[in-house]
Amino acid sequence: MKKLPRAFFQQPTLEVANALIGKRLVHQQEGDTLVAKIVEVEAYKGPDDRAAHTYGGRRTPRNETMFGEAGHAYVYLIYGIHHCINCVTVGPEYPEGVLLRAAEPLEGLETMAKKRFQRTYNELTQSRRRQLTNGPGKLGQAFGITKERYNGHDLQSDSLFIAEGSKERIVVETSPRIGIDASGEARDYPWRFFEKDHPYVSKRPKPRADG
DNA sequence: CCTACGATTCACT
DNA sequence: GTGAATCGTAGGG
Repeated sequence: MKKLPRAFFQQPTLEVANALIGKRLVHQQEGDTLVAKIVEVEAYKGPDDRAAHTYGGRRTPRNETMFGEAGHAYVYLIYGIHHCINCVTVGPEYPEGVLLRAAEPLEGLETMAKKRFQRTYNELTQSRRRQLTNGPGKLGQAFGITKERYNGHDLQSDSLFIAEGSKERIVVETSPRIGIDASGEARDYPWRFFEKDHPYVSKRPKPRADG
């Protein structure tokens, strides 16, 4: 499993987001290895992106990681419940990143099933298997990623990193991002990237009247 | 100190 | 499709 070098994350955020589709998210702890193929992400670009936590250069204890070196994990808690995983991009003082929104489980299915549903993988219905990791909060829960443990974590480490995928050809589509309707024109930016027709993609773009 | 709310998910209709 | 859950964060007094 070839770990992506820091230089990968130091490219422009939209390029990193597009290139992350098909890569592998890897989490290793206590002798257990979890691997999933990334199938959906969203790019968040610093000061000019109203939908970003770092809009206007806003710098707080929560988003401090975004202002650091590329190739680190920015993990935050949303709705008091869900932990969302981002990869910091570009470089120091350019607070941009890519939110990992959905992935296809490849290895460690039993652990994921246990963390999500307290069941064995075999006990899960087809629907529940898809719900293991088809959303940012679900992915965080299935992988056991918490902000307490992984916010600011270097993705060059052995416990949590991104690895190359297979050589398969992947068709990447884009759409506006999910859940940011109140962000002015930024809501229309096509900064969500996902694999075409992949069953683990979270949802279709929200249709709008003027669309 | 106090209040409002979110890069979501789930149960329910 | 609708609404509740749930609490850390951010921002204002």
